[in-house]
Amino acid sequence: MPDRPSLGISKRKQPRQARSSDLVAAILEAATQVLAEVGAERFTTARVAERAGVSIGSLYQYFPNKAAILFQLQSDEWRDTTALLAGILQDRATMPGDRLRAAVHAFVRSECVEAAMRRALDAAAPAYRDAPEAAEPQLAGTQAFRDFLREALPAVPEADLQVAGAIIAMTLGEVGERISEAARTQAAMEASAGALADMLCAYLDRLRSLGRAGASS
Amino acid sequence: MPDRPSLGISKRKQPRQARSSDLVAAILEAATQVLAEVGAERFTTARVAERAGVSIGSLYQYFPNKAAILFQLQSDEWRDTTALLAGILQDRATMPGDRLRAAVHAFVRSECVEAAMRRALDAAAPAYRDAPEAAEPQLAGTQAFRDFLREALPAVPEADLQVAGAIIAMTLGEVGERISEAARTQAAMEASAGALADMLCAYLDRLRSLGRAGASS
Amino acid sequence: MPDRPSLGISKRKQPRQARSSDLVAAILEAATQVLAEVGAERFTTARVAERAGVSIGSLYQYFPNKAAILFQLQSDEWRDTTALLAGILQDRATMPGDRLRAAVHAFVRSECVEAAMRRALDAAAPAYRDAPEAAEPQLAGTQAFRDFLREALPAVPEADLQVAGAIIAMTLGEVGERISEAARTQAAMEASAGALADMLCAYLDRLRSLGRAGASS
Amino acid sequence: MPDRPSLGISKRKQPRQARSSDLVAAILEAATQVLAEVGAERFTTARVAERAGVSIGSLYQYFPNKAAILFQLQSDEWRDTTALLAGILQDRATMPGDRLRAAVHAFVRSECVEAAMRRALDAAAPAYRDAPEAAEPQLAGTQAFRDFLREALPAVPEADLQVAGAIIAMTLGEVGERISEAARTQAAMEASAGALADMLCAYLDRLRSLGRAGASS
DNA sequence: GATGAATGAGTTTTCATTCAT
DNA sequence: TATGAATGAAAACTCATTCAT
Repeated sequence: MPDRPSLGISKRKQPRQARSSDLVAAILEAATQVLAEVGAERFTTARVAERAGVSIGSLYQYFPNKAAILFQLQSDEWRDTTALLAGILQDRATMPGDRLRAAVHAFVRSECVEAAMRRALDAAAPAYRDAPEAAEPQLAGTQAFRDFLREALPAVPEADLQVAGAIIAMTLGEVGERISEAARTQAAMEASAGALADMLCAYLDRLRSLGRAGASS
Repeated sequence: MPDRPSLGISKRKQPRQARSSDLVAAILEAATQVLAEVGAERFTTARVAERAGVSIGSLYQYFPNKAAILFQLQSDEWRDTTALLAGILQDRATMPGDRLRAAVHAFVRSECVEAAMRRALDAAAPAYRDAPEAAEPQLAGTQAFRDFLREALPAVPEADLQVAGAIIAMTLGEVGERISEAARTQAAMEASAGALADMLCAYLDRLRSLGRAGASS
Repeated sequence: MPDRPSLGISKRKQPRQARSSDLVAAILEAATQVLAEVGAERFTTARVAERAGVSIGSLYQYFPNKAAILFQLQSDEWRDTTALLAGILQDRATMPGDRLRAAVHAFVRSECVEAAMRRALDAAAPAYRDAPEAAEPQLAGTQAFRDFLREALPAVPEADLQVAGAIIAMTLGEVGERISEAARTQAAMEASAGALADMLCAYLDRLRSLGRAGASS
Repeated sequence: MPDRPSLGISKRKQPRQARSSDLVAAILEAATQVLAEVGAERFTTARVAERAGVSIGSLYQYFPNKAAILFQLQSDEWRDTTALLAGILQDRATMPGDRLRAAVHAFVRSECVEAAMRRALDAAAPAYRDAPEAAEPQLAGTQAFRDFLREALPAVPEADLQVAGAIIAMTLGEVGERISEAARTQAAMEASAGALADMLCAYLDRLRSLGRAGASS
């Protein structure tokens, strides 16, 4: 069974020494390139090791299996994206609707930059999706939206915010990605992103007026 | 797959006789089961043939390669889903918002039924995604939404409807799928679906009021 | 063992009716085309049948296996070539050396015309080479040369003629084929053919003078 | 083969360590045996690996595909044969005609030793013939003959030597091989080889007298 | 720790041939 | 006699992972 990652996905060892960190970084960098160049289908540990200038044995010293590499890549992506969005959504100097709109555009643009890699990572998802660790990052993404909603819609009950935050996060994530994949021109992309922002803002306003009305159906 | 689906994906032979149709149906049925049971990663033509009680040779007499089987499965799914949604969205006896809401719930529920298979199909997407035939079905899905919007929002300019229709279709498709995958309880699923419907309806109303106002920015 | 022709190669049935002859002819014609178009490696009975507009079952009614088709093709080729050469070599109005020279050029040119097919047939040779019938045609080819030598070199003992005839036939056949394959320009081909003819003529003259001298060692 | 030797033929990895060289040697040795025993048609990488007592994976670590193994075998053959002939042809202590005669006999005898393998290699030729690397060895073979002619026939213009050298090389190669395949007895073989030598020597003399005459048409 | 050779099960796909209709 | 669906053994090649050095 060459394919089934029999065990977990978490890093095999915490690299403490500078040397090791470099190695891990080199491997991840190489993995990114390999993914972008040959696609998920032909993404192999051997190719990654070679590209990283590292022996295959060393690679397996820092990552327990192929899935772990992909998972790490995906995690890092999520971490960056989450930080990006959280930064925008926390900016109280701006009106909530505008923040949301800005977040949409920022996200779509950032997806666009690495569209090829994203697509490849998605294609590779089955390899790491089933690991328990994979559940976490997305929640982190959701958290930023919950915080945002809690501040923007103080009158709405927490339970509703949970659900709404999740929906908004999902929508931005999934649709934003699809837009960045599908758009052929810069203008088309901006138009789609604008429409997506419109939708999310309309939802935000609706939630606000519902919350204000006091009902929480 | 030694990886390169050499050529096209379209059916190798049009089954005319009852016998052949049965075979094709058996293969597709088996493919569905295999996908659900072992996942996309371990979905192999051999397993499908065995499960279908058919020789591997026969399988290849009707499908030129593995991708073609998956593509057929996906196409059938899309056809059914599109019909389901179009049926709901075209029901002029019901108010547009309610239709949209009904569509959301119907879609999420239908996804739920075959969640495992959907997930597997998505995972298998890279295998057929690049085939030209794969582009069509999704456009067809979008079409139903455009028609719906055109009727529900007669005052909105066509260009805007195009974009909005695409966004709504994407959102329903992607987020609906995610909801059906993620929900752990029936109630959680209904709650998420309700929120998704809220969002789409809010967007619909917003489009309507904007359209009425005459501005289309 | 799909590949090993378990039996012989000879035609399964002698087609008496016009219908059958047409079929056989159609199959051979189709085989020629398939060989030329897809090469020996991808030359399959299915392709031949399809190209001939004949069912695979019918094909197997007239040819016991794939090798038989190839063998037939090769035999026909040899028959034609032999006739061509024999015609030239028997022309007593022309001097022997000139006849030999003419034969060389005629052969090389004829090989050139169907170089692709010849090459494919050679590549396919292993499939039929082991059949006993395959031995015959080449001997027939040799016969023409023996007759020619016997007339041109009446003083040379029969035993020597046998050997010399075989060598000349082989040389013309093998080297002529190689020339037609290798030559990139018409001029290069003619030059090589000329040199080949020179060699054969030199040998003819040598045989003649040796024969005349009476010694045959 | 699923039939398309995807890419090149050159060695995948230069074996540096003794261990690797042994492996490569074992594989080539096994390949020779397999070829001789089961023939080109049933020559498979799996059989070679098994015979070599090596895993199929290891085989593919040193040879990129089946054709590469066959090509290597052929190359080695050519290298040896070329060296053999060059050694004989360069021996200035012997008269040119005698050298040529000796070369013929040496070649035919050496072919005879490995007739089965030669035959199999020829049958396998289509698998590697199209690779660019395959072109070289034969030229090398020709070179020895050109050098020989240049020394033996100093009066003949270079252009003519080129053509004549190629023809002689081809004739020796092709006809010599055919003789070694066809001959049933040692005596028959020697007789044929003698005749072949006669022919080549007659050609050599003819070239010499033509060259001396000063005309080069 | 680092290396990279070795493993071998697993995958897709082809194709000669048969035989029920 | 003709058909063409069905068969399934075989083949080439890949790749995650291990482990002796």
